[in-house]
Amino acid sequence: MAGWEDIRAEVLSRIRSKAWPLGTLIPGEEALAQEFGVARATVNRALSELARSGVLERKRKAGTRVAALPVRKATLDIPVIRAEVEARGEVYGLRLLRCELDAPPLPVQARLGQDLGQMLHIETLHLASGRGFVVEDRWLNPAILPNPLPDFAAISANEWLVAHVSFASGDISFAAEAASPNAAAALGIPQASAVFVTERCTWAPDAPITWVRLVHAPGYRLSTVL
Amino acid sequence: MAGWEDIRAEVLSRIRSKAWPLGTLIPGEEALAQEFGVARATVNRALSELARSGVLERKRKAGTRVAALPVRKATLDIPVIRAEVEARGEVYGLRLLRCELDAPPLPVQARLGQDLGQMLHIETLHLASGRGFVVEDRWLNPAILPNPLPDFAAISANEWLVAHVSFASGDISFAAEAASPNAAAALGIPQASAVFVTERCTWAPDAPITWVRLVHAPGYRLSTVL
DNA sequence: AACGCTATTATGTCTGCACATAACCTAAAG
DNA sequence: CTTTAGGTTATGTGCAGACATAATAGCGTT
Repeated sequence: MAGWEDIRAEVLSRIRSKAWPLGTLIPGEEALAQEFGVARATVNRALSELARSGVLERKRKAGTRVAALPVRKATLDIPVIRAEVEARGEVYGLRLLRCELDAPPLPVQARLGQDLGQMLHIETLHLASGRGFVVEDRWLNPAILPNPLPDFAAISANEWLVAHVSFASGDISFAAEAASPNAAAALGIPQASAVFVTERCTWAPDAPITWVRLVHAPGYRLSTVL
Repeated sequence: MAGWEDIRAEVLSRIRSKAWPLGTLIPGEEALAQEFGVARATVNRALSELARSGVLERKRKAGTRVAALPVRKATLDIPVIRAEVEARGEVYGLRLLRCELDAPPLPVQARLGQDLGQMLHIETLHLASGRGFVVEDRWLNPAILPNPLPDFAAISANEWLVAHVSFASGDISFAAEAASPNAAAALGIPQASAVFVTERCTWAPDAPITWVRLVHAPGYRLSTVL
């Protein structure tokens, strides 16, 4: 009758009702298992899940306690841009603005952690129903690319990468900035408009793959449920 | 010998090496368990974990397949502002700019899904080592507040809420905007600077709790690892 | 050919047991 | 008094077996 989701719900409600105040040490798995009449593994599943979402903190031997300063964790989906545009019911388009070998600027070298010499510099304008949606400024490690190059005017570098290059790790960050003249022109917006900027950096196990900066058209929102 | 993390790693490497290309149906849990010499539960744990991170898609009876268009999932930590400031090694400060009952503007009513009549309107300036860090514009459901009111000049509404009000669900969104004259003045920045804006909306199981809008000082970045 | 029911099947979850591991606590050694 | 070595204990993970559930595929009926 009682599944791990029921246990999770019950534990959550005890926390919310302050039966177990913030910072409290809650009973051990064995005790809860007995109380709820389920196996310890079931309690473990429920508590682990709550720990993952930041509501509980668990330590071996120390036991489980209600997180004192709950850091809520939200999950963001990072879709391929084409999927994002199509999810809005718009028609996706793509315009390749630049694709050439060049030496990356210092900040990019720094983020990638090493100087690879020349890298492939790609600038792409992504369109939603013909209107500018995102300007993509990307530096690619040429060592990971096949010869001849994929046709980045037909498939975005992003999509080509997820399909063909193994991925190990990376980071992503978001910020608000004033649109550069370059980006503003591509998107057809006034210079220095406030734009939402995504920067992403990914590494294969051994070498950097790519650094990319996405400048979103005004009005873009990144949202998720808590 | 082989734990679920090993299984996960092995599966991941098969996907990355294209032994199991995107979209492929991979062998069932039973088969994999036999191949790796572990229990089915262990394989299940590994595959479930990969499904959670968006690498695999699983359906009962249909089996498990490699996600065709991998939607990477990143988890964001949403800390309390004081913790965020202190994590930067700065001194947290708080200035209450406004705290009064008022009728919320229509957009706020709309986001909360109902008209509660008068709500408590709080404006707070959060400081990091004396400099403006975030301007908080918050509307609170007065029904959830005690009488007398907490001292929001001493503890931020945010922190008071996580400590005293049960939380059920909510959503959060991020955008770039031009700073309003009001916010710009509070933060001491030029009008219409590009600022990073967080909007959050939370509900208790039965009633709305609060709507809040955080305007971050320029230079703010939200980042996480993938 | 179209429809609906049933059998099959892969995943989801639970149980009960066991051992592994981390971390706190205490007590002995320096 | 400080440090180190065990012992203790709660969580983490593993195993084997079972039943539950969802979704497909195939069958038979209309």
